[in-house]
Amino acid sequence: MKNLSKRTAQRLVRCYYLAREARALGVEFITSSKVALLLGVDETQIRKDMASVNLEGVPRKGYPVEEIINRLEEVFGLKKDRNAVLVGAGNLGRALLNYPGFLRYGVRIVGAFDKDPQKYGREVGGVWVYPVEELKEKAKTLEACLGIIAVPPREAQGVADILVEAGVEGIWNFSPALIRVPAHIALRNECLESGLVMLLHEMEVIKKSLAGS
Amino acid sequence: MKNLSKRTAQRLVRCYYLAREARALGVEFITSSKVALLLGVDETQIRKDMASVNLEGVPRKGYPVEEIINRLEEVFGLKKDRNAVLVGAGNLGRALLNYPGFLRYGVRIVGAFDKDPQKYGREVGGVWVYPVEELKEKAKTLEACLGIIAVPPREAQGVADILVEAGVEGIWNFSPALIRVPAHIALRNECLESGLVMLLHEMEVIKKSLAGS
DNA sequence: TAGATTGTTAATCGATTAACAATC
DNA sequence: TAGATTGTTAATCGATTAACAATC
Repeated sequence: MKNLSKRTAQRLVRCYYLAREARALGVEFITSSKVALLLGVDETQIRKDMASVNLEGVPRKGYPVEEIINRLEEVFGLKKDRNAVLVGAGNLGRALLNYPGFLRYGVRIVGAFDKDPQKYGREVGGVWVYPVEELKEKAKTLEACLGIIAVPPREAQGVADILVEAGVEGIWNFSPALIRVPAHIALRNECLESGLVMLLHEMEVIKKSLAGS
Repeated sequence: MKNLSKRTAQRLVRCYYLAREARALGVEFITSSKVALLLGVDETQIRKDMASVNLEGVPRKGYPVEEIINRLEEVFGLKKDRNAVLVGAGNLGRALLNYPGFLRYGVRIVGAFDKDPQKYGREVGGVWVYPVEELKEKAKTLEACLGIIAVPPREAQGVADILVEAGVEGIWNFSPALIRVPAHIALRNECLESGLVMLLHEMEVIKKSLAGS
């Protein structure tokens, strides 16, 4: 299997979601045209995406839901259990600690960290909050392979550096800071602010096009 | 100005962030090569992006930070004040209500909604939580042009429909559900789960490439 | 002036879409 | 069999990169 492009991976993540929904409803096959409609893309695209992970469909029926789920769990590495640590127990950090949805993907937050004495030394969402000074050491002993950053932007790079030293394989960055990590570390920037700006921009574009027509 | 592609808009959002950082440090010009390095793209790309919003640089100096900020605030529509309503006062919803970062972009959450009597009828993060039955009416009287969805996936489409009826211009969907809206409504899916899956996938890819080499 | 950086045209690359044969 | 859907090759489209002239 060749490496998936980012766009293909993103569509397949959505296919995975749709397949799980279909399974919950007892549906056994799903057609590329239906998926394409829901994703707002061409149906040929979906067939190519399926082929790119060696998923085969059945003419006149579609793609088997159960196989989609299994194959994509394998491709995306969802069958493994992984430990994560979260740095920054502010509002966003606490929300993430209370969010049960990540367990479904095998990700368990096993420790949280904050520099504020008011925040560490207690439990949030069933997870103990440690002082941030202990991050490097604890991340190792907790066998964390994933680090979640929910600190203010100024502190994000420093936290990322420590996480890398502690040996995580991936970093999920919720701060707006553009952090840099070595090439062998997976990085995803989930900055909410930039999502908001993209949305506001689209609103402007639509407003202009409506005014123009 | 032609409409920006999604990719270009995304890079420009980051340019905006960098420009604000530069201004905070008292820096007056920023070069395309520096921006390109931080964003991990080719520097020609950045010059094209700048040109696409009519920003002009100065040879041997770079692009003027103040002008970048001003122009991009105009392009992205950040100079307007907008009201938003949030539906779903669970963990994620409450975190968003407590998040001060959106005000910087002129977005103020003026009301929240939940179907759970335990959650409505009180204030969270300075915002009153109403019963969800009042969503359509209240969204109108509060003059909300933006709706934020933080409800479980099954309820997301219904909430989106009500928001559209109430006249919002944009929807920011934090549920994993793939919702559908009319073409004149801006929609952004900020699904955290799919972000996590993309990251796990990248971790798998890197692990394989390291094992292979 | 020399040199660094912008700005733009042309070339390349990759992703999407169109067309149509293969299959159940 | 007829018809719906998959699967794949070729064509198109758009985004990225290379090359180099223009500018301060």
